[in-house]
Amino acid sequence: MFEQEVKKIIAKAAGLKEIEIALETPPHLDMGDYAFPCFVLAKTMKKNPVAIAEELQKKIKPDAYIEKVKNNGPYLNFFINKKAFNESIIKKILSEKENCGKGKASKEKVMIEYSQPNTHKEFHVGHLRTLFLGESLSRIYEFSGVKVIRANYIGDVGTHIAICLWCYLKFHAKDKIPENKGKYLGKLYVEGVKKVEDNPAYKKEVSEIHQKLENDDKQLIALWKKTKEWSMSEFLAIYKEFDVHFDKIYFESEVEKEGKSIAEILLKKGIAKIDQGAILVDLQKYDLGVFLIKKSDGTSLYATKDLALASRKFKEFAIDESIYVVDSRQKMYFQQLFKVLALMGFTKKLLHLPYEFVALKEGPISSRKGIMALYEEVRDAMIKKSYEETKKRHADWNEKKIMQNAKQITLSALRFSILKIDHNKVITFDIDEALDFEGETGPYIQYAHARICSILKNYGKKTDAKADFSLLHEPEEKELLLLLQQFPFMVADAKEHYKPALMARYLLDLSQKFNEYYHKHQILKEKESVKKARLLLVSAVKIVLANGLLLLGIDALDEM
RNA sequence: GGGCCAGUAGCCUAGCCUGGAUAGGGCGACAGCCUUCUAAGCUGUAGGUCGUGGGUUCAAAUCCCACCUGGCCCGCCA
Repeated sequence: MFEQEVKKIIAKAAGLKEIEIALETPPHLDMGDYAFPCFVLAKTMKKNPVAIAEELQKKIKPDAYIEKVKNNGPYLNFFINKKAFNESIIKKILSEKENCGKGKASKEKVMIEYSQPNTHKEFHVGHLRTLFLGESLSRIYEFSGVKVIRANYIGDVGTHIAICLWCYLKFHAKDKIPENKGKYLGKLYVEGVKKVEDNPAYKKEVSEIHQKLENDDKQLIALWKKTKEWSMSEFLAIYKEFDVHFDKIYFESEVEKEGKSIAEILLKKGIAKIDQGAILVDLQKYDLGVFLIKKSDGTSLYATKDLALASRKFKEFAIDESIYVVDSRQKMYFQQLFKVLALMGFTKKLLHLPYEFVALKEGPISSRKGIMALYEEVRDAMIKKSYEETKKRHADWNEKKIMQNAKQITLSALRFSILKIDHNKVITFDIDEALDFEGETGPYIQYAHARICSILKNYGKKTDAKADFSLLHEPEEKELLLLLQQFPFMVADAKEHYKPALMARYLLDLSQKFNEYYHKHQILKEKESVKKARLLLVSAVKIVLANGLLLLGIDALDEM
């Protein structure tokens, strides 16, 4: 709003219709609020930028929006009217509250598919990235006014299941089943893979199990159903823990038969061909290699099923777009999949949102190599640490309250540590870092929020929205106000670039500025007029912090 | 061999799309700050060939080209 006014004023003074470039923010606050670099006018006006700045400065007079204009070398720096600026920002946030930054509801409907774990495998920290990213994107989309269908696509069939069940039947049929059944299945899978690697003759046995499963062998299906539930109950518990609620859970097993028939249709239509007994689509003329859609032993692949799932999604939910939040290692796979769908005549909007994987210091996560970080183990270690930290700080809290706080801290620390990193960077997960709740962490932001709550609580009275906002003239207050004003733009940016990391970074900035302010300036000890203005400012900060955290899937805490 | 992604202080990271004033943070290190609204906090110090070399530009971490390094992907895994 203020930027537009400033641009109009410059255009008028320079005799132009409009200023096309965005204004900049000067490197220092005392240099002004908006900067216009005069280089851009140097060519058309045929003068050096320093002279242009000088000339424009003389032409521009202060008005309701502009307090002062100053030329600084080739820059023209604007000081906006503090009172009007402060008041407009704070009042807007205080009146909009949890709706602050929210976009207008549109008719657009998008399905976001994320998490997609495989049953019969262990759930490790690497699986958290798609979960957090997908959920946060869903929240950002919804907040922006888009209707979101949260979908999960569980890998409940495939070679890995065959290996796991084969290993169980052949070597562990008489095992006493341990309490953590999900983990037990993961171990069976890893053991099975090793056995097959060491003895290739077992491969045939696994393939037989796989075929029997796909041909509805009664006994095997019963075992499969039972063990699948073991994994599913583990997954559902984790989703609940992270407050993730899927609108639709697809299982690969649901689309397998349909996928196989699509493979046959593609074969008949001549889009696909048989090569070495397998069905594939040759995409070499599109520089996409060949795409295998059915194995030579007749069993299905990921691709077989995805071909069927794509159209099912659009039919069932009348969505406008389908976004797949999947590991970047499958980039090529999705290019191939989308191309084949296009060749089939599928014209809907599909997007693969790739993210880089999570590795450990020792290398990429691989249970076979013993490079593992199971989610539940990491979580429990973090809870233990945050429990101790909480207890240290709050001798008067009861067990329940301490534990509740410890869990909140843990989940926010874990979530934030992954979301703050740009999704196309490989994350090296370090348990020591995960156990650190200081610095650029989720708890840091929650702490800023809790401090504001504490101030408001100590003040005791309700704050009305009336105050003299020109009293907010400290540099730290100005920085906070500038950040607050940016919030709606950050939401839009995060959506446009599919980057919750932008929101995470913004919240760190805002928290940091608040903490600096908190240390430098007292609020409750100030005289009434200043106190009022400051209370309203920090109330606005509190609202924005809470809204931003919610978009990341993190709860704002009132105390900690 | 082809393709994608990344390279910014000891370590991690922002900025790159949309070029602009002194490259922001965090961890770790060192020195400080709790009779003052929660020290999961704050202040200060040290630490930088923005991978390398060209090009474009008045101006390049940012745009273009080449190269180097690392990761990942390229038909019976998912």
